[in-house]
Amino acid sequence: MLTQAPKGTKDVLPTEIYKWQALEKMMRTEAELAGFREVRTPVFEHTELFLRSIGDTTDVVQKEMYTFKDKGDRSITLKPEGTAGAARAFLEGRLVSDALPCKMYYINNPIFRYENPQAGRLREHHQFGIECYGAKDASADADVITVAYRFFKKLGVKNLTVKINSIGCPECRKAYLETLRGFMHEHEGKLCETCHTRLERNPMRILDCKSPICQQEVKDAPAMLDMLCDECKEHFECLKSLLEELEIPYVIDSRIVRGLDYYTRTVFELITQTEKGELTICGGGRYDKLVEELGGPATCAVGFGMGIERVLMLVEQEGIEIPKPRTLDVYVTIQTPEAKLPAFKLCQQLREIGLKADCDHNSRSLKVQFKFADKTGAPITVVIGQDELRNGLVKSRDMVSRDEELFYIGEAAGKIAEQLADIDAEQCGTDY
RNA sequence: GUGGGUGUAGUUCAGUGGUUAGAGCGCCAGAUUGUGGCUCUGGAAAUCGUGGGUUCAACUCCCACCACCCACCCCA
Repeated sequence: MLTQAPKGTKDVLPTEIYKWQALEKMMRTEAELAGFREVRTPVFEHTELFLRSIGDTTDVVQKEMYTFKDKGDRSITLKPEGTAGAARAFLEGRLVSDALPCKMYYINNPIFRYENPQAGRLREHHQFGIECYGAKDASADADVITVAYRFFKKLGVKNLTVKINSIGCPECRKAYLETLRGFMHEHEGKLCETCHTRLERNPMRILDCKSPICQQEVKDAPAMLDMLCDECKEHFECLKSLLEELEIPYVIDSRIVRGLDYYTRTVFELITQTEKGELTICGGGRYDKLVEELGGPATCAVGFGMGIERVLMLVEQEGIEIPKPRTLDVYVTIQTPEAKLPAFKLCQQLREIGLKADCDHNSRSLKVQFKFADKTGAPITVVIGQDELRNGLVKSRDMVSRDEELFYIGEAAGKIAEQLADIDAEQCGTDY
């Protein structure tokens, strides 16, 4: 128990962290190239925020939230998604009165859902997401999609598809829901139990029921896309033509409705094919009514969220190589106790000029120190022994070529830096 | 929340009722008294997931719980 992380959580150990850091760097780059700036919001929020924004009939709210009373008797919930907190911060920080659109991204944002863990589905996971407030044109939707698309392209993901759909605005959806309920009532007898409960509350969810019987029944159901009002239709057409112009491959999938209530008009998912079938790696859409719902002025918005663990899973599956940075540039070994201080000082000097350096801290045999140096991957190992000390020198060994050079201890740091630069230049040379 | 599978050294796995539970890799040490990767030799390391039960005897059979994997649900 003491040595076991709670169910559905995972440590990222130092041996793995470079993958996260590399992905985060790419995500930041893409977001910032499109003018998004980072926002950081608390891990927990007032429960009402999520009831209001996500919708109290959704599965997320009904059974997946980490909700508890704090010592001040406030109902608190750990973020089950990233948008609500960002929207709250947008309002509370008065960004709504600044020049719009306001473009923000969040990264390494912990998200909590109480559900049964599985590959690519944890109780705590981390999201990268972007949010664009106050931009109504379909180009904003396309803009958001391109950030995700470019990220995956650069990462080297193949078989990338964008699925898009429009679920209309509250006005045209109202008429659609009536028509859909009428249709479902005709087929009520054959629908599964879950779908019966969905019928009144949220009939659109029946459309993506996984039961084959329901799928059969629903085949000829009226589609939202056929009943969009003129404005929504125009918006969707505009998004499609923009994606075509940008040569982003998309398919229309009227079954994407997404699980959260706040979506309006555009909903989309980025999908990739894996051995085990389709994997959703990014999901998002437009939520023009969210800010209003939270008590702010009518402000349209569009964004996406992507799970970093899931991206990482994809990286493994596709065999995408993420270069592993070396832990140390230089390791300094110590042969006698008198060498300890000069070695330690040399490390400090090396760090001063920007080299990753460390020295022995266990006074073990030189052989063991070399073994350790080898494991750190340091291209240079420095030896300070009796002979060197006597002459005020240090010996610097290229771990690949095994060439050794002697430097005066006073100028060793600079010389070692030059030696390292030569080694790196040589390795680059052989690569091409 | 529902159903299926799994749980033995740090790790990957052998071991299905009978002495002191094994191996590869990893770790530590030596061969190599100032030098890593290869080789050889030795060593440490397991309350056999946890708790209960059946039995003369349980890692092995039964039950419960916990965790992991898979599927459903839902999603990222």
